[in-house]
Amino acid sequence: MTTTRVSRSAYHHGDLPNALADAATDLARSGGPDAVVLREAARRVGVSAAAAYRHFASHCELLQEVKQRAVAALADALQEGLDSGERLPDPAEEALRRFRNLSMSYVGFALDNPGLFHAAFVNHSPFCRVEGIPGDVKERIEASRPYQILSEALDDLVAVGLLDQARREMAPIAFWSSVHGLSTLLLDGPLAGLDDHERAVAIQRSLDILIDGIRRSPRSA
Amino acid sequence: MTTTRVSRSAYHHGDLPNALADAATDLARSGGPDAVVLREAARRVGVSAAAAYRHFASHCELLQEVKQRAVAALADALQEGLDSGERLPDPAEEALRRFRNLSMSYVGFALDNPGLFHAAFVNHSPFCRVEGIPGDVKERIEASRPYQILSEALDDLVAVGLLDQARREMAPIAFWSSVHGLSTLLLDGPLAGLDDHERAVAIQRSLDILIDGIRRSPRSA
DNA sequence: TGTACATCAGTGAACGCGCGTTCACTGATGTAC
DNA sequence: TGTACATCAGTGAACGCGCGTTCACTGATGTAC
Repeated sequence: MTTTRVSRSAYHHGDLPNALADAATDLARSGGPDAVVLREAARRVGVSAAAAYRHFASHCELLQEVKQRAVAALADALQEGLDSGERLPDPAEEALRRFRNLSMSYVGFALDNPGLFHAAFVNHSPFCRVEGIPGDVKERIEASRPYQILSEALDDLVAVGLLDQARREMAPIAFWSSVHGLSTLLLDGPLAGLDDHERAVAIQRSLDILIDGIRRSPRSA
Repeated sequence: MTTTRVSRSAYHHGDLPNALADAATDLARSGGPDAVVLREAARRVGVSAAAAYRHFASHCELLQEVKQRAVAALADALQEGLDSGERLPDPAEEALRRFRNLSMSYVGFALDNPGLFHAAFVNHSPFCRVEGIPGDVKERIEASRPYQILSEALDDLVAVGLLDQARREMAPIAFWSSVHGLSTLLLDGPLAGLDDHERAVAIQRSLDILIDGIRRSPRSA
Protein backbone atom coordinates (compact mmCIF):
# COMPACT_ATOMS: atom_id res chain seq x y z
CA MET A 1 0.00 0.00 0.00
CA THR A 2 3.00 2.29 0.30
CA THR A 3 3.41 4.85 -2.44
CA THR A 4 6.87 3.67 -3.32
CA ARG A 5 5.43 0.30 -4.14
CA VAL A 6 2.54 1.59 -6.14
CA SER A 7 4.82 3.88 -8.09
CA ARG A 8 7.04 1.02 -9.05
CA SER A 9 7.12 -0.07 -12.59
CA ALA A 10 3.97 -1.86 -13.60
CA TYR A 11 6.14 -4.62 -14.86
CA HIS A 12 7.75 -5.54 -11.58
CA HIS A 13 4.75 -5.25 -9.40
CA GLY A 14 6.51 -4.78 -6.10
CA ASP A 15 4.33 -6.89 -3.88
CA LEU A 16 2.44 -9.27 -6.06
CA PRO A 17 2.18 -12.05 -3.46
CA ASN A 18 0.29 -9.79 -1.08
CA ALA A 19 -1.77 -8.24 -3.82
CA LEU A 20 -2.84 -11.67 -5.02
CA ALA A 21 -3.61 -12.85 -1.50
CA ASP A 22 -5.64 -9.70 -0.91
CA ALA A 23 -7.63 -10.23 -4.08
CA ALA A 24 -8.13 -13.89 -3.27
CA THR A 25 -9.30 -12.98 0.21
CA ASP A 26 -11.83 -10.59 -1.28
CA LEU A 27 -13.07 -13.42 -3.45
CA ALA A 28 -13.45 -15.61 -0.39
CA ARG A 29 -15.19 -12.81 1.46
CA SER A 30 -17.92 -12.57 -1.11
CA GLY A 31 -18.16 -16.16 -2.27
CA GLY A 32 -16.50 -18.45 0.21
CA PRO A 33 -13.52 -20.70 -0.42
CA ASP A 34 -14.95 -22.06 -3.66
CA ALA A 35 -14.79 -18.57 -5.09
CA VAL A 36 -11.05 -18.42 -4.57
CA VAL A 37 -10.06 -18.79 -8.19
CA LEU A 38 -6.45 -18.17 -9.02
CA ARG A 39 -7.17 -16.81 -12.47
CA GLU A 40 -9.71 -14.35 -11.13
CA ALA A 41 -7.37 -13.10 -8.41
CA ALA A 42 -4.71 -12.48 -11.06
CA ARG A 43 -7.28 -10.76 -13.24
CA ARG A 44 -8.22 -8.42 -10.42
CA VAL A 45 -4.65 -7.50 -9.75
CA GLY A 46 -4.21 -6.89 -13.46
CA VAL A 47 -1.64 -9.56 -14.01
CA SER A 48 -1.53 -12.73 -16.05
CA ALA A 49 -2.54 -15.98 -14.38
CA ALA A 50 0.89 -17.40 -14.99
CA ALA A 51 2.45 -14.61 -12.95
CA ALA A 52 0.85 -16.04 -9.85
CA TYR A 53 3.02 -19.10 -10.20
CA ARG A 54 6.11 -17.03 -9.50
CA HIS A 55 4.84 -16.64 -5.95
CA PHE A 56 2.52 -19.52 -5.20
CA ALA A 57 3.32 -23.10 -6.04
CA SER A 58 -0.33 -23.88 -6.68
CA HIS A 59 -3.88 -22.78 -6.26
CA CYS A 60 -3.94 -24.67 -2.99
CA GLU A 61 -1.10 -22.63 -1.57
CA LEU A 62 -2.97 -19.45 -2.38
CA LEU A 63 -6.03 -20.83 -0.65
CA GLN A 64 -4.01 -21.58 2.46
CA GLU A 65 -2.90 -17.99 2.54
CA VAL A 66 -6.54 -16.93 2.35
CA LYS A 67 -7.38 -19.31 5.16
CA GLN A 68 -4.74 -17.76 7.39
CA ARG A 69 -6.13 -14.32 6.73
CA ALA A 70 -9.64 -15.49 7.44
CA VAL A 71 -8.57 -16.97 10.75
CA ALA A 72 -6.84 -13.70 11.58
CA ALA A 73 -10.01 -11.80 10.74
CA LEU A 74 -12.02 -14.07 13.00
CA ALA A 75 -9.51 -13.56 15.80
CA ASP A 76 -9.69 -9.80 15.34
CA ALA A 77 -13.47 -9.89 15.53
CA LEU A 78 -13.39 -12.03 18.66
CA GLN A 79 -10.91 -9.77 20.38
CA GLU A 80 -12.85 -6.68 19.46
CA GLY A 81 -16.13 -8.19 20.58
CA LEU A 82 -14.58 -9.35 23.82
CA ASP A 83 -13.45 -5.87 24.77
CA SER A 84 -16.55 -4.06 23.61
CA GLY A 85 -19.34 -2.61 25.70
CA GLU A 86 -19.45 -1.16 29.20
CA ARG A 87 -17.39 -2.81 31.88
CA LEU A 88 -19.26 -4.03 34.92
CA PRO A 89 -17.96 -3.24 38.39
CA ASP A 90 -18.37 -6.76 39.72
CA PRO A 91 -15.45 -8.93 38.50
CA ALA A 92 -17.58 -12.05 38.23
CA GLU A 93 -20.27 -10.31 36.25
CA GLU A 94 -17.62 -8.70 34.10
CA ALA A 95 -15.96 -12.03 33.30
CA LEU A 96 -19.32 -13.50 32.40
CA ARG A 97 -20.16 -10.50 30.26
CA ARG A 98 -16.92 -10.88 28.38
CA PHE A 99 -17.57 -14.53 27.81
CA ARG A 100 -21.00 -13.74 26.40
CA ASN A 101 -19.41 -11.08 24.25
CA LEU A 102 -17.01 -13.64 22.92
CA SER A 103 -19.73 -16.10 22.07
CA MET A 104 -21.84 -13.48 20.37
CA SER A 105 -18.85 -12.28 18.40
CA TYR A 106 -18.16 -15.73 17.06
CA VAL A 107 -21.67 -16.14 15.73
CA GLY A 108 -21.74 -12.51 14.67
CA PHE A 109 -18.59 -12.87 12.63
CA ALA A 110 -20.00 -15.91 10.89
CA LEU A 111 -23.25 -14.15 10.05
CA ASP A 112 -21.55 -10.95 8.93
CA ASN A 113 -18.75 -12.64 6.97
CA PRO A 114 -20.06 -15.96 5.76
CA GLY A 115 -17.42 -16.26 3.06
CA LEU A 116 -14.49 -15.60 5.34
CA PHE A 117 -15.98 -17.77 8.03
CA HIS A 118 -16.07 -20.72 5.68
CA ALA A 119 -12.64 -19.92 4.39
CA ALA A 120 -11.30 -20.00 7.92
CA PHE A 121 -12.41 -23.61 8.18
CA VAL A 122 -11.48 -25.08 4.82
CA ASN A 123 -9.51 -28.18 5.38
CA HIS A 124 -6.33 -28.45 3.42
CA SER A 125 -6.12 -31.55 1.30
CA PRO A 126 -3.29 -33.91 2.12
CA PHE A 127 -1.73 -32.92 -1.18
CA CYS A 128 -1.21 -29.38 -0.06
CA ARG A 129 0.97 -29.20 2.99
CA VAL A 130 1.98 -25.78 4.16
CA GLU A 131 5.16 -25.11 6.08
CA GLY A 132 5.40 -23.45 9.46
CA ILE A 133 2.26 -25.09 10.78
CA PRO A 134 2.66 -27.72 13.48
CA GLY A 135 1.76 -31.21 12.44
CA ASP A 136 0.17 -32.13 15.73
CA VAL A 137 -3.52 -31.28 15.95
CA LYS A 138 -3.46 -30.08 19.54
CA GLU A 139 -0.41 -27.93 18.99
CA ARG A 140 -1.99 -26.43 15.94
CA ILE A 141 -5.16 -25.57 17.80
CA GLU A 142 -3.41 -24.16 20.82
CA ALA A 143 -1.22 -22.01 18.60
CA SER A 144 -4.22 -20.39 16.94
CA ARG A 145 -5.22 -16.93 18.06
CA PRO A 146 -8.94 -17.63 18.32
CA TYR A 147 -8.20 -20.46 20.71
CA GLN A 148 -5.91 -18.32 22.81
CA ILE A 149 -8.54 -15.64 23.09
CA LEU A 150 -11.04 -18.23 24.22
CA SER A 151 -8.57 -19.61 26.74
CA GLU A 152 -8.08 -16.26 28.35
CA ALA A 153 -11.82 -15.72 28.66
CA LEU A 154 -12.18 -19.10 30.32
CA ASP A 155 -9.28 -18.42 32.66
CA ASP A 156 -11.03 -15.26 33.73
CA LEU A 157 -14.14 -17.25 34.56
CA VAL A 158 -12.05 -19.57 36.69
CA ALA A 159 -10.34 -16.65 38.40
CA VAL A 160 -13.61 -15.13 39.53
CA GLY A 161 -14.93 -18.47 40.70
CA LEU A 162 -17.61 -18.96 38.06
CA LEU A 163 -15.96 -21.97 36.50
CA ASP A 164 -14.58 -24.93 38.43
CA GLN A 165 -11.04 -25.80 37.63
CA ALA A 166 -12.24 -29.33 37.00
CA ARG A 167 -14.58 -28.09 34.30
CA ARG A 168 -12.08 -25.75 32.79
CA GLU A 169 -10.64 -28.50 30.68
CA MET A 170 -13.94 -29.48 29.10
CA ALA A 171 -15.05 -25.96 28.38
CA PRO A 172 -13.20 -25.10 25.15
CA ILE A 173 -14.63 -27.88 23.10
CA ALA A 174 -18.13 -27.41 24.46
CA PHE A 175 -17.95 -23.71 23.75
CA TRP A 176 -16.55 -24.20 20.34
CA SER A 177 -18.99 -26.90 19.30
CA SER A 178 -21.90 -24.83 20.42
CA VAL A 179 -21.04 -21.54 18.77
CA HIS A 180 -19.67 -23.19 15.67
CA GLY A 181 -22.71 -25.40 15.24
CA LEU A 182 -25.03 -22.49 15.84
CA SER A 183 -23.15 -20.45 13.26
CA THR A 184 -23.24 -23.08 10.56
CA LEU A 185 -26.88 -23.96 11.16
CA LEU A 186 -27.88 -20.31 10.94
CA LEU A 187 -25.69 -19.70 7.94
CA ASP A 188 -26.11 -22.69 5.64
CA GLY A 189 -28.22 -25.10 7.56
CA PRO A 190 -31.89 -25.56 8.21
CA LEU A 191 -31.90 -22.45 10.41
CA ALA A 192 -30.96 -20.20 7.53
CA GLY A 193 -33.91 -18.01 6.70
CA LEU A 194 -34.92 -17.33 10.26
CA ASP A 195 -35.92 -13.72 10.61
CA ASP A 196 -33.89 -11.34 12.74
CA HIS A 197 -35.93 -11.79 15.85
CA GLU A 198 -36.06 -15.57 15.68
CA ARG A 199 -32.36 -15.66 15.05
CA ALA A 200 -31.60 -13.44 18.03
CA VAL A 201 -33.75 -15.60 20.26
CA ALA A 202 -32.09 -18.76 19.01
CA ILE A 203 -28.66 -17.33 19.74
CA GLN A 204 -29.63 -16.13 23.21
CA ARG A 205 -31.12 -19.45 24.21
CA SER A 206 -28.31 -21.49 22.86
CA LEU A 207 -25.77 -19.39 24.71
CA ASP A 208 -27.80 -19.54 27.91
CA ILE A 209 -27.68 -23.29 27.85
CA LEU A 210 -24.02 -23.35 26.92
CA ILE A 211 -23.11 -21.06 29.77
CA ASP A 212 -25.24 -22.94 32.25
CA GLY A 213 -23.63 -26.17 31.14
CA ILE A 214 -20.15 -24.78 31.48
CA ARG A 215 -20.76 -23.20 34.86
CA ARG A 216 -22.52 -26.11 36.45
CA SER A 217 -20.32 -27.55 39.14
CA PRO A 218 -19.40 -31.21 38.75
CA ARG A 219 -20.59 -31.73 42.35
CA SER A 220 -24.14 -30.74 41.50
CA ALA A 221 -24.32 -32.99 38.48
CA MET B 1 -35.01 -53.84 -7.64
CA THR B 2 -37.82 -56.18 -8.59
CA THR B 3 -37.02 -58.79 -11.21
CA THR B 4 -39.71 -57.57 -13.56
CA ARG B 5 -38.01 -54.22 -13.69
CA VAL B 6 -34.54 -55.59 -14.14
CA SER B 7 -35.72 -57.90 -16.88
CA ARG B 8 -37.23 -55.05 -18.80
CA SER B 9 -35.70 -54.02 -22.01
CA ALA B 10 -32.42 -52.27 -21.50
CA TYR B 11 -33.75 -49.53 -23.66
CA HIS B 12 -36.55 -48.51 -21.43
CA HIS B 13 -34.81 -48.79 -18.15
CA GLY B 14 -37.85 -49.20 -15.96
CA ASP B 15 -36.84 -47.09 -13.03
CA LEU B 16 -34.17 -44.74 -14.20
CA PRO B 17 -35.05 -41.91 -11.80
CA ASN B 18 -34.39 -44.11 -8.79
CA ALA B 19 -31.36 -45.72 -10.32
CA LEU B 20 -29.85 -42.30 -10.99
CA ALA B 21 -30.70 -41.07 -7.52
CA ASP B 22 -29.14 -44.19 -6.03
CA ALA B 23 -25.97 -43.74 -8.01
CA ALA B 24 -25.85 -40.05 -7.13
CA THR B 25 -26.33 -40.89 -3.48
CA ASP B 26 -23.41 -43.29 -3.66
CA LEU B 27 -21.33 -40.51 -5.13
CA ALA B 28 -22.32 -38.28 -2.24
CA ARG B 29 -21.57 -41.02 0.24
CA SER B 30 -18.00 -41.31 -0.86
CA GLY B 31 -17.25 -37.75 -1.89
CA GLY B 32 -19.82 -35.41 -0.42
CA PRO B 33 -22.23 -33.19 -2.32
CA ASP B 34 -19.50 -31.88 -4.64
CA ALA B 35 -19.05 -35.40 -5.94
CA VAL B 36 -22.64 -35.54 -7.11
CA VAL B 37 -21.93 -35.24 -10.80
CA LEU B 38 -24.82 -35.87 -13.11
CA ARG B 39 -22.66 -37.30 -15.87
CA GLU B 40 -20.98 -39.74 -13.52
CA ALA B 41 -24.28 -40.93 -12.08
CA ALA B 42 -25.51 -41.60 -15.61
CA ARG B 43 -22.26 -43.36 -16.43
CA ARG B 44 -22.67 -45.64 -13.44
CA VAL B 45 -26.19 -46.55 -14.38
CA GLY B 46 -24.97 -47.23 -17.91
CA VAL B 47 -27.02 -44.56 -19.57
CA SER B 48 -26.20 -41.42 -21.49
CA ALA B 49 -25.99 -38.15 -19.61
CA ALA B 50 -28.81 -36.75 -21.67
CA ALA B 51 -31.11 -39.50 -20.48
CA ALA B 52 -31.02 -38.00 -17.01
CA TYR B 53 -32.80 -34.95 -18.32
CA ARG B 54 -35.89 -37.02 -19.01
CA HIS B 55 -36.31 -37.37 -15.25
CA PHE B 56 -34.53 -34.46 -13.61
CA ALA B 57 -34.85 -30.91 -14.79
CA SER B 58 -31.30 -30.15 -13.77
CA HIS B 59 -28.29 -31.23 -11.81
CA CYS B 60 -29.66 -29.28 -8.89
CA GLU B 61 -32.84 -31.30 -8.82
CA LEU B 62 -30.84 -34.50 -8.68
CA LEU B 63 -28.83 -33.07 -5.81
CA GLN B 64 -32.00 -32.28 -3.91
CA GLU B 65 -33.07 -35.87 -4.26
CA VAL B 66 -29.72 -36.92 -2.81
CA LYS B 67 -30.19 -34.48 0.02
CA GLN B 68 -33.53 -35.98 0.91
CA ARG B 69 -32.03 -39.44 0.97
CA ALA B 70 -29.17 -38.24 3.13
CA VAL B 71 -31.58 -36.70 5.62
CA ALA B 72 -33.53 -39.95 5.68
CA ALA B 73 -30.31 -41.88 6.35
CA LEU B 74 -29.49 -39.56 9.22
CA ALA B 75 -32.97 -40.02 10.64
CA ASP B 76 -32.63 -43.79 10.39
CA ALA B 77 -29.32 -43.69 12.20
CA LEU B 78 -30.73 -41.48 14.93
CA GLN B 79 -33.74 -43.71 15.44
CA GLU B 80 -31.61 -46.82 15.53
CA GLY B 81 -29.14 -45.29 17.96
CA LEU B 82 -31.94 -44.07 20.17
CA ASP B 83 -33.39 -47.52 20.59
CA SER B 84 -30.10 -49.35 20.93
CA GLY B 85 -28.54 -50.76 24.07
CA GLU B 86 -29.96 -52.13 27.29
CA ARG B 87 -32.99 -50.44 28.76
CA LEU B 88 -32.63 -49.14 32.28
CA PRO B 89 -35.33 -49.86 34.84
CA ASP B 90 -35.52 -46.32 36.16
CA PRO B 91 -37.57 -44.20 33.74
CA ALA B 92 -35.53 -41.06 34.38
CA GLU B 93 -32.26 -42.84 33.80
CA GLU B 94 -33.70 -44.49 30.73
CA ALA B 95 -34.84 -41.19 29.25
CA LEU B 96 -31.42 -39.74 29.87
CA ARG B 97 -29.73 -42.78 28.37
CA ARG B 98 -31.82 -42.43 25.26
CA PHE B 99 -30.97 -38.78 24.96
CA ARG B 100 -27.28 -39.59 25.21
CA ASN B 101 -27.76 -42.30 22.61
CA LEU B 102 -29.35 -39.78 20.32
CA SER B 103 -26.50 -37.31 20.70
CA MET B 104 -23.87 -39.95 20.16
CA SER B 105 -25.70 -41.21 17.10
CA TYR B 106 -25.72 -37.79 15.52
CA VAL B 107 -21.99 -37.39 15.86
CA GLY B 108 -21.49 -41.04 15.01
CA PHE B 109 -23.41 -40.73 11.78
CA ALA B 110 -21.37 -37.72 10.77
CA LEU B 111 -18.09 -39.48 11.48
CA ASP B 112 -19.14 -42.72 9.79
CA ASN B 113 -20.79 -41.08 6.78
CA PRO B 114 -19.07 -37.77 6.19
CA GLY B 115 -20.25 -37.54 2.60
CA LEU B 116 -23.90 -38.16 3.38
CA PHE B 117 -23.72 -35.92 6.41
CA HIS B 118 -22.57 -33.02 4.28
CA ALA B 119 -25.11 -33.86 1.63
CA ALA B 120 -27.86 -33.70 4.22
CA PHE B 121 -26.96 -30.10 4.87
CA VAL B 122 -26.31 -28.70 1.42
CA ASN B 123 -28.32 -25.58 1.00
CA HIS B 124 -30.30 -25.36 -2.17
CA SER B 125 -29.54 -22.33 -4.22
CA PRO B 126 -32.44 -19.95 -4.77
CA PHE B 127 -32.41 -21.02 -8.41
CA CYS B 128 -33.38 -24.55 -7.55
CA ARG B 129 -36.67 -24.65 -5.76
CA VAL B 130 -38.11 -28.02 -5.05
CA GLU B 131 -41.82 -28.65 -4.72
CA GLY B 132 -43.52 -30.27 -1.79
CA ILE B 133 -41.28 -28.62 0.74
CA PRO B 134 -42.82 -25.95 2.96
CA GLY B 135 -41.51 -22.46 2.35
CA ASP B 136 -41.53 -21.47 5.98
CA VAL B 137 -38.33 -22.31 7.82
CA LYS B 138 -39.95 -23.43 11.05
CA GLU B 139 -42.46 -25.60 9.26
CA ARG B 140 -39.71 -27.18 7.23
CA ILE B 141 -37.69 -27.98 10.31
CA GLU B 142 -40.59 -29.33 12.29
CA ALA B 143 -41.60 -31.54 9.38
CA SER B 144 -38.19 -33.19 9.22
CA ARG B 145 -37.81 -36.62 10.73
CA PRO B 146 -34.56 -35.90 12.59
CA TYR B 147 -36.27 -33.02 14.35
CA GLN B 148 -39.26 -35.13 15.27
CA ILE B 149 -37.03 -37.80 16.73
CA LEU B 150 -35.26 -35.18 18.81
CA SER B 151 -38.57 -33.75 19.96
CA GLU B 152 -39.75 -37.09 21.26
CA ALA B 153 -36.54 -37.61 23.20
CA LEU B 154 -36.91 -34.19 24.77
CA ASP B 155 -40.54 -34.83 25.62
CA ASP B 156 -39.45 -37.97 27.41
CA LEU B 157 -37.01 -35.95 29.47
CA VAL B 158 -39.82 -33.61 30.43
CA ALA B 159 -42.11 -36.51 31.27
CA VAL B 160 -39.66 -37.99 33.76
CA GLY B 161 -38.96 -34.61 35.32
CA LEU B 162 -35.41 -34.17 34.10
CA LEU B 163 -36.20 -31.20 31.93
CA ASP B 164 -38.23 -28.19 33.00
CA GLN B 165 -41.07 -27.35 30.74
CA ALA B 166 -39.70 -23.83 30.64
CA ARG B 167 -36.43 -25.12 29.26
CA ARG B 168 -38.04 -27.50 26.84
CA GLU B 169 -38.40 -24.80 24.26
CA MET B 170 -34.74 -23.83 24.26
CA ALA B 171 -33.44 -27.36 24.15
CA PRO B 172 -33.68 -28.29 20.45
CA ILE B 173 -31.49 -25.53 19.18
CA ALA B 174 -28.95 -25.98 21.96
CA PHE B 175 -28.81 -29.68 21.29
CA TRP B 176 -28.58 -29.26 17.61
CA SER B 177 -25.92 -26.57 17.71
CA SER B 178 -23.81 -28.61 20.02
CA VAL B 179 -23.86 -31.93 18.21
CA HIS B 180 -23.73 -30.34 14.80
CA GLY B 181 -20.80 -28.13 15.69
CA LEU B 182 -18.99 -31.02 17.30
CA SER B 183 -19.55 -33.11 14.20
CA THR B 184 -18.28 -30.54 11.76
CA LEU B 185 -15.27 -29.64 13.88
CA LEU B 186 -14.29 -33.28 14.20
CA LEU B 187 -14.95 -33.96 10.56
CA ASP B 188 -13.55 -31.03 8.61
CA GLY B 189 -12.47 -28.56 11.21
CA PRO B 190 -9.46 -28.08 13.40
CA LEU B 191 -10.43 -31.12 15.43
CA ALA B 192 -10.02 -33.45 12.49
CA GLY B 193 -7.02 -35.64 13.07
CA LEU B 194 -7.68 -36.24 16.75
CA ASP B 195 -6.93 -39.85 17.59
CA ASP B 196 -9.73 -42.18 18.63
CA HIS B 197 -9.26 -41.66 22.32
CA GLU B 198 -9.04 -37.89 22.15
CA ARG B 199 -12.09 -37.82 19.97
CA ALA B 200 -14.09 -39.98 22.33
CA VAL B 201 -13.12 -37.77 25.25
CA ALA B 202 -14.05 -34.66 23.33
CA ILE B 203 -17.45 -36.08 22.52
CA GLN B 204 -18.10 -37.20 26.08
CA ARG B 205 -17.20 -33.86 27.54
CA SER B 206 -19.12 -31.87 25.06
CA LEU B 207 -22.22 -33.95 25.67
CA ASP B 208 -21.79 -33.73 29.44
CA ILE B 209 -21.87 -29.99 29.25
CA LEU B 210 -24.76 -29.97 26.81
CA ILE B 211 -26.83 -32.21 29.04
CA ASP B 212 -25.97 -30.26 32.16
CA GLY B 213 -26.93 -27.08 30.38
CA ILE B 214 -30.22 -28.47 29.19
CA ARG B 215 -31.14 -29.99 32.55
CA ARG B 216 -30.21 -27.05 34.69
CA SER B 217 -33.32 -25.54 36.15
CA PRO B 218 -33.89 -21.89 35.37
CA ARG B 219 -34.40 -21.34 39.12
CA SER B 220 -30.86 -22.39 39.92
CA ALA B 221 -29.35 -20.20 37.26
C1' DT C 1 -56.40 -59.52 -33.24
C1' DG C 2 -54.07 -56.05 -36.35
C1' DT C 3 -52.66 -51.90 -37.59
C1' DA C 4 -51.51 -46.81 -37.61
C1' DC C 5 -49.78 -43.60 -35.02
C1' DA C 6 -48.59 -40.64 -31.00
C1' DT C 7 -45.72 -40.54 -27.30
C1' DC C 8 -42.18 -41.92 -24.42
C1' DA C 9 -37.39 -42.72 -23.11
C1' DG C 10 -33.48 -43.43 -24.76
C1' DT C 11 -28.81 -42.09 -27.96
C1' DG C 12 -24.51 -39.77 -29.23
C1' DA C 13 -22.43 -35.82 -30.69
C1' DA C 14 -21.63 -31.30 -29.85
C1' DC C 15 -21.47 -26.73 -27.38
C1' DG C 16 -19.44 -23.35 -24.44
C1' DC C 17 -17.44 -22.60 -20.17
C1' DG C 18 -13.79 -21.67 -16.92
C1' DC C 19 -10.54 -23.78 -14.57
C1' DG C 20 -5.39 -25.02 -13.06
C1' DT C 21 -1.22 -25.37 -15.09
C1' DT C 22 2.80 -25.24 -18.41
C1' DC C 23 5.83 -23.27 -21.75
C1' DA C 24 8.95 -20.55 -24.38
C1' DC C 25 9.52 -15.92 -24.35
C1' DT C 26 11.17 -11.12 -22.96
C1' DG C 27 11.80 -6.93 -20.73
C1' DA C 28 13.40 -5.03 -16.25
C1' DT C 29 16.47 -5.24 -12.45
C1' DG C 30 20.61 -5.99 -9.84
C1' DT C 31 25.49 -7.04 -9.68
C1' DA C 32 30.61 -7.76 -10.64
C1' DC C 33 34.25 -5.67 -12.49
C1' DT D 1 30.56 5.70 -13.78
C1' DG D 2 29.86 2.23 -17.54
C1' DT D 3 29.25 -1.98 -19.23
C1' DA D 4 28.29 -7.15 -19.63
C1' DC D 5 25.64 -10.37 -18.02
C1' DA D 6 22.83 -13.37 -14.83
C1' DT D 7 18.66 -13.48 -12.75
C1' DC D 8 14.17 -12.12 -11.71
C1' DA D 9 9.28 -11.36 -12.63
C1' DG D 10 6.48 -10.73 -15.82
C1' DT D 11 3.66 -12.14 -20.72
C1' DG D 12 0.35 -14.52 -23.70
C1' DA D 13 -0.87 -18.49 -25.88
C1' DA D 14 -1.96 -23.02 -25.36
C1' DC D 15 -3.18 -27.56 -23.11
C1' DG D 16 -6.31 -30.90 -21.33
C1' DC D 17 -10.01 -31.56 -18.35
C1' DG D 18 -14.71 -32.45 -17.03
C1' DC D 19 -18.65 -30.34 -16.38
C1' DG D 20 -23.94 -29.09 -17.30
C1' DT D 21 -26.79 -28.76 -20.96
C1' DT D 22 -28.95 -28.95 -25.69
C1' DC D 23 -30.22 -30.98 -29.98
C1' DA D 24 -31.92 -33.71 -33.70
C1' DC D 25 -32.47 -38.35 -33.80
C1' DT D 26 -34.59 -43.13 -33.20
C1' DG D 27 -36.17 -47.29 -31.42
C1' DA D 28 -39.61 -49.10 -28.03
C1' DT D 29 -44.03 -48.80 -25.95
C1' DG D 30 -48.90 -47.92 -25.41
C1' DT D 31 -53.33 -46.78 -27.37
C1' DA D 32 -57.51 -45.97 -30.47
C1' DC D 33 -60.03 -47.98 -33.73
